[in-house]
Amino acid sequence: MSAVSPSGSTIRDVARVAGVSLGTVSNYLNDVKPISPKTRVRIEQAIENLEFVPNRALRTMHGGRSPAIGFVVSDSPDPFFVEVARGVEDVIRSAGIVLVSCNTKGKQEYESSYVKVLAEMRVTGAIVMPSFEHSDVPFRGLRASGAGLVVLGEWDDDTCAISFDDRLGGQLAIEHLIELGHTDIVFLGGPGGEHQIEQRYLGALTALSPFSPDASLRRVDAAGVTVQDRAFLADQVLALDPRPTAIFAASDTLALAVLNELLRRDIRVPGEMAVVGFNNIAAAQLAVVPLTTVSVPQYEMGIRAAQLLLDELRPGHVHQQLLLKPNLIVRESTRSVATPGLEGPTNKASRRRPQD
Amino acid sequence: MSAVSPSGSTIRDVARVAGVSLGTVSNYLNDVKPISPKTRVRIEQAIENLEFVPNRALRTMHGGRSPAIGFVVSDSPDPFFVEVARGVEDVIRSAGIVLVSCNTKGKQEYESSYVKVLAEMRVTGAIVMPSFEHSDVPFRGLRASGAGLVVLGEWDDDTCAISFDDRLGGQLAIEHLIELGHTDIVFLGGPGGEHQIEQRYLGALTALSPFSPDASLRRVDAAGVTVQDRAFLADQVLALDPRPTAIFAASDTLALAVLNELLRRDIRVPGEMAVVGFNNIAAAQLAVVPLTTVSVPQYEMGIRAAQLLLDELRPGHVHQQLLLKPNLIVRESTRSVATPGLEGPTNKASRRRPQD
DNA sequence: TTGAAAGCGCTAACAA
DNA sequence: TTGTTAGCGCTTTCAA
Repeated sequence: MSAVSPSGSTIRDVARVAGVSLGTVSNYLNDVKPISPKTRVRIEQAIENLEFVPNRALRTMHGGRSPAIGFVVSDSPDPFFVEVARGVEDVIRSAGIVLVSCNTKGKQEYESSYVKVLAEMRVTGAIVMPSFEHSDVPFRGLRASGAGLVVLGEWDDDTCAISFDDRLGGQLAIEHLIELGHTDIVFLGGPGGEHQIEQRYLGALTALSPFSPDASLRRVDAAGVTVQDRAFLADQVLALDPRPTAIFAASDTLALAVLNELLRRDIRVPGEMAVVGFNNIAAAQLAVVPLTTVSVPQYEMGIRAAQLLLDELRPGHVHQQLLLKPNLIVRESTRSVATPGLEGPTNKASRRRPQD
Repeated sequence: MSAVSPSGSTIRDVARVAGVSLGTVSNYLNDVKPISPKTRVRIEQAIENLEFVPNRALRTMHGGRSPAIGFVVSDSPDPFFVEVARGVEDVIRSAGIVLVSCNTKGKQEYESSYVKVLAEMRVTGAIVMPSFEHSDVPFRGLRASGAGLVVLGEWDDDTCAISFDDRLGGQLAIEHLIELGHTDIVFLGGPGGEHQIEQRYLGALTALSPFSPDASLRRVDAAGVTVQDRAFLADQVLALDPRPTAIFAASDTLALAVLNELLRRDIRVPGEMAVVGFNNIAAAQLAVVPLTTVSVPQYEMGIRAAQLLLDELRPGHVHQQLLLKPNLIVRESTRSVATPGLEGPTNKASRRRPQD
């Protein structure tokens, strides 16, 4: 078979076939004025026969916007943005708006070029998670094009922004570990989402400072999450002297990788090593030893971001900055519990202690 | 702060400020005719000063397309589409094209409305994974709008289609289990991606038929992948009489959920129960007992689909149907191996046997 | 309720 | 190399 057919018919064709005027068809399409039933039927038949598809893109000419919003984020080891995107989509779907997802892969040049294309497409707006501590220059074009903008992360006051308190998240994780008596803790960082990781690290340090120098936080950074990476990571952690009794990982993916590696080496979790993750991905609670983690309300971030963006288009809109709070979810990887609801009274993998 | 600013300046403004004609600015923007250095500079300054952003959406008027392609898929328990999308994006990025991702959530109405919006946006093309065995009616609009179309899945000959041999995948999995001596096997199906799951099931049956009635394939369907779901699932599997010695799950997420639950119950994998998954997601090899699975070349599917789509736009294009083949990846969840590269000589979780 | 006509921002053909 | 001009498909007055 051959290539796609040429562009098809226009509103003018429809008008001609239906025997009405151009403006009437336009009115019909936009449902903006009453149409007599007879005319309506004739127009609909004409549209049917001609396989006419209105060109929405042209609305942008008369001040309208493309029925799309951009979503510009970077990959990270956790499928963070998937959940956020789901939230965004759930809000905008009812408005007939569609999601343009742009993965910057952490490259600034990708980010700028995506933002540029979005502006030129005249999208309704964009939700951007900047990978860098850069100026707002890349967003100027978006603004100038008339698009709305919501930044995911901290930003200045004349922009809508939704951020998450990564720092507090780090604090909660460490406070939990300290409460359990851990003082030798190792922080697992990298790769991806550098800014967030640093915030989590800073939060961890903050939580530890009242106890220093009695408590210590050492740090190891992962190169990736392959089998080799995690084996190397475990080697590094276990080689630390004195050996830490707890791990705080900057992402669940990382935490689970290490957790599984520890179990493979017959190291008891949490008995010999407690593990805390970050993000509360679905796999966290499904792990062999369910993972204690700091939950990030990803879906809610998506919902809020989309709502803010739609609000930007309304007259009288006032920019808002939201700061969402973390939530510690305690599971077996830090504190063994008897779980009456689950079958299997014994569990060698996690060596349960009596419930406290 | 207040709402977004109005739409900004036009090519006409640029021409006026730069002191050149409208057509010259257009030529500059499209890089279609030589421009004298002096004029170029003046245009660029005008663009800068006015913060002019060309309206790409209007290209669709002169037969052009929106610099976007649609990606219409449904959620499934495995983040299948994330990898496919990555492949697509990697191909189209260099062409300055952007990905519009539409999650149908398995609802036919969402699918049709997304396809409609895409057609009206005059996207360059769309990659669609139909959730249903429906006619091609929903795609008519896309075609009529002049967009390219690549279907992910089996489709008729006058469309580009990329499909994956799910059935063969099911066969490979079962053949592997039979080779290892398993005859009592249970198939784990649902939820999400119903069509693929059935194909995998059929493949499994096919592989088993030479051995029937000596071998049996029973089936259990999961309602979801929560902790409760998987516990219930494990209960069902373990209650089967005679108890199966192997599980073939229709997705890795499902397989890992059950695998972890079995380990929690101190059931040895693969000793007491072998487990095979499907898709080869990243977590499969990172499990406590690395998961044997059927790999689906998701990233490659994305690459191919995007290439086919771009090819559709070229004159003389001929529709193609590709069938990608599965690949069995054997790991410890079916066959214990000593892994010299890994530390930790013993491993209670998987009870290694000597390498065969 | 419908039609006629002007014009949106831009491209493309042609003339200069 | 640049300017002029006629549209592209559609929306939006304004009149009828």
